[in-house]
Amino acid sequence: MQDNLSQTFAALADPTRRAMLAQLSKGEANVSDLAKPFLKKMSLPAITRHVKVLERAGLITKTRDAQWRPCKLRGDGLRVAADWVDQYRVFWEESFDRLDAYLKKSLKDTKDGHKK
Amino acid sequence: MQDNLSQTFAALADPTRRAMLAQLSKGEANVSDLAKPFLKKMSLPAITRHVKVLERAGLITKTRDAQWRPCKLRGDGLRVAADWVDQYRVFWEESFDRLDAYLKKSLKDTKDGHKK
DNA sequence: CTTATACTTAACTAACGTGTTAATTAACAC
DNA sequence: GTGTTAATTAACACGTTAGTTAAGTATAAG
Repeated sequence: MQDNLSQTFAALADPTRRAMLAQLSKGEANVSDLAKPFLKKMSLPAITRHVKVLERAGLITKTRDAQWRPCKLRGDGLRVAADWVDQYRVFWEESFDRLDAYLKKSLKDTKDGHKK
Repeated sequence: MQDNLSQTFAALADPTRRAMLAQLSKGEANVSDLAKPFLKKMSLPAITRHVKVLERAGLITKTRDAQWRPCKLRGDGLRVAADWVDQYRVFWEESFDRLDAYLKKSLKDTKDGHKK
């Protein structure tokens, strides 16, 4: 089996599953609730599988209530992914840093210029 | 073909590819440089594929220099993933919020208690 | 006890991902 | 030209993923 991070990213690499997380971010939902937006596109067993992928990746928890299976977004599930990605934040903020550095430098140059 | 976000997450769902990004975060590298840590585990064509996955996901750029193919981490590539994940930040910071709320409440209760 | 609802499991298929080896292209060096 | 280095492409194998339909389980409701 794969490491947790790979499992998490793999679970996120599917629009259906991301939509399910989006729905769960608005509150608890049963499997059939999660299925509803997709039943024209795919069958219930397909939904069951998607839910299981999210569960195994630690992104949701599924409990029991009579014949229903209420699912909840798991707060810390996305954290490993977020933490990994955050390591690279500097690389997409780099251009701003450069702009920032440029602005500071040119401001300083201007001041120096005026001083002299 | 898949949407960009799915492609990005799928590209990240592999430890080899994540290691390549880690290496590229320390500076530009040719395909053979990227291959080096893995040549005991897999062949060069396998590396070529991984590099292509990263490229197609927009996570790196590959250029030409004679017979070498220098690769660079693409700053904004991870941004789509980071932005998506950040939507959910509140859910893993929730527990802190709750702690925060609890502390505020108990502080207030204590004060009220003393008042009465 | 029967039926309905909610969901899962089983069995199967098609597509995809990831690896292999062998052959190929491209640029350089002699 | 010949040979070497760097990387890719082709053809194939194999496991995994994602979907299907049909059957099964479990709880509730009449």
